[in-house]
Amino acid sequence: MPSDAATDQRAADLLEELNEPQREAVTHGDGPLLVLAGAGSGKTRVLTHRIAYLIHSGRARPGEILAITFTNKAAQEMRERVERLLGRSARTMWVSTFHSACARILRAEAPRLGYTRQFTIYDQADSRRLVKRCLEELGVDTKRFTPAAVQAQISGAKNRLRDADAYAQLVGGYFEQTVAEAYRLYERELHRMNAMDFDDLLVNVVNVLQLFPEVQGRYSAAFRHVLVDEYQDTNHAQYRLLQLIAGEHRNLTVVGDDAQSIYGFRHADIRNILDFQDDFPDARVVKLEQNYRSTQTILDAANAVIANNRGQMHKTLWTDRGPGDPIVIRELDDEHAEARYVLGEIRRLVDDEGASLSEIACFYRTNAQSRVLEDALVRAEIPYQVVGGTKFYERAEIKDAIGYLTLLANPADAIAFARIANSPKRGIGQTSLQRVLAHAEAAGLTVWEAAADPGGVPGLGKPAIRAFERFMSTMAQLRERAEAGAPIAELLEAVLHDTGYLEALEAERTIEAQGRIENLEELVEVAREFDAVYDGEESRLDAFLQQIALVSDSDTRRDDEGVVTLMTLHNAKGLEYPVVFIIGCVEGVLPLQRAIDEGALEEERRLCYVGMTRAMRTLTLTYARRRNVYGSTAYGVPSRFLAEIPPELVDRDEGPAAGAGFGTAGGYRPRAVSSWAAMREVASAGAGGSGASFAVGDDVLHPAFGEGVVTGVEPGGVVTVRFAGEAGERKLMVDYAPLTKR
DNA sequence: ATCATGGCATTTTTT
DNA sequence: ATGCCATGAT
Repeated sequence: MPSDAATDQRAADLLEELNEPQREAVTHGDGPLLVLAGAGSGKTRVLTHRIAYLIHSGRARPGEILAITFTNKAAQEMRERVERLLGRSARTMWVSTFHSACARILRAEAPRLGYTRQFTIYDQADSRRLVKRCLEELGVDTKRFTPAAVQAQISGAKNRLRDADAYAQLVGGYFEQTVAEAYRLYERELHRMNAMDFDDLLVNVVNVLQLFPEVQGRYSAAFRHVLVDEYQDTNHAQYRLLQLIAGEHRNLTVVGDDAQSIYGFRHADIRNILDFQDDFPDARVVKLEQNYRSTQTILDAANAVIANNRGQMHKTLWTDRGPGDPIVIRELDDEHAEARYVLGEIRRLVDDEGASLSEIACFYRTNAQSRVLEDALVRAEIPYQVVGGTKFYERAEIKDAIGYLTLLANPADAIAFARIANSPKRGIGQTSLQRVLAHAEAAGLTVWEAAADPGGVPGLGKPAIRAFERFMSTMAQLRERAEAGAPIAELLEAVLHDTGYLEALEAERTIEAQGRIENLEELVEVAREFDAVYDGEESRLDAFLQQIALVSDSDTRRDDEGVVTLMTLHNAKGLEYPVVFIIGCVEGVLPLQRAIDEGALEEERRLCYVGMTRAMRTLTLTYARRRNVYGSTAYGVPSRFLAEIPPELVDRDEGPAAGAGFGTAGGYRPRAVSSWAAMREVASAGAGGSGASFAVGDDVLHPAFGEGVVTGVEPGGVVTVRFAGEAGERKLMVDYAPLTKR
């Protein structure tokens, strides 16, 4: 990047919008950097600006940047924000999740490890099915040793970079011995099927980098600057991966918050962030403690709660926004009263205070808790969305459809084969299927080869042979189309039609089946979109499957549709809402009993902290004295976390809403009205306080999009602008968009 | 091979 | 209470 005047100006603008510690982090030159970013302290802004700074200052070209996040959504958002700062040159940057970066590397390097480039990626369910099959093959009682538990052990071992041999060396009891055997078999099976589970993506990249120094040299030279978001959630394999890529040039920036580490149960290793300074004694450490999201009261409460954890990196969040409203804590009779209370408050906020439903979120510890709430909302006809729960790509019909495509791409994939062989029913039962699978293994054939020649499978009956012949002849035709490079949407439609899958669903004539058909149509749409943008030279099908394996539908979640949002506390991380309710603040639920038993109380506290710090304006915590647990009644003790909030910050007033239920005007508080109005002002000014403030109706000017008018203002500094020209309607971040008022 | 009934467990889950 | 899985009947 040459330093013409315009570029210098942009570089200066870049820093203009930052506070002192943010600027320090952004302008840090080469060498290790640890950014301890408290909740709502603008860490994404720091990351995006730092990337822009590295490029503006000539320290890196866009292609030399590797920026890693944990979710596709975060990656996408970061890419958009960086593109807004840098323009199209940002396109060559790697901004992706650990897993997709690894998948991309392995698409190039997997042959070195004995896989083909068409390797299948198994999700957790696929992997569990394979674990189960391995256990059965070993004659293990899957009631005593559940596939889930064994899978968790194997996954834990992989995340610590222990292969089956290393694991076997460490085993103690009988269970672990069994796991060791299962692990070994599981690995062999995966490899035989040319498949990797999620953990393998990381492990195999580590392997390839360790085994082939020239490969390591290539990637570590290619990524001159590596930046990692949510560093507190990395596991050991990811840690090692970063060492291998960034260990030499040491241009590693990690951003995280130990107080928000909530994925320990998935082997995230909080030590990675706590020990960063031991790994890099010369690391620059920057703390971001100024919060741009919440009121001081909310921050004080959250700070007080998290202060009860030991061994953390001390941070104290503060804001210059003023105290705001007290934290509301309400005790209700049972979970139904709890739901009615939340409902009443939602109505009050919307009817009396002009809040929009999209500004309201309700969090809970476990998915099951959403049910009562949903019932209440449905009855009240308040639109809502539940984030998480059953996912699109986990639905049976979607997995089936993808299973077909997978088998077309990877004829060795026995898991895919087993999934679809008799779906729809075509007379291939458990027994026949097992015979084919066993024969394939014994004869060293792929399942495809074994099934294509059913006459050669010992013990197969006449009707079964006929069934396989018919099935495989259909599949062979489909495969020809796939290999000819047919568009995925077309291929998928052919699959659904030719295999009789759609026909079988249509024959059911149930509402449920209709829903499935609609889901499949949606998948075809996804494929169509993929076809439209795919321009790679590699196999379309391989690329499509790889992409689909690593996305979840929460990535496509829309969050501003005029609906209330319901989700678990885990799903809430990284989000913010003006109004937050956390229900079920009861001992045993939050903190969860099982977590307490496992010694994970501090993680529960962090979870609570994450939930509290999502709230911008109003935070309400509720619990029920009585609740139903699997049919019987349990009596609740208020969560210990409630007691950790300083009483002077709390409104425990038993308002009329506590027992009265539906939308009584009795809960009306004039104080809240004014503070609400004040909040909207702040929100429209943008999270960074850049000074620019926009209101609906303002005429604005954008250097690229031209003239426009503001049609919407959202919290978080997002404005919607309708432009006069080609640009149409766009959402822009006030902080980043070069938008001026006319 | 497929359908129906009973038994058992029942966290969170970015990938 | 509910949903998933295994076992037995057709």
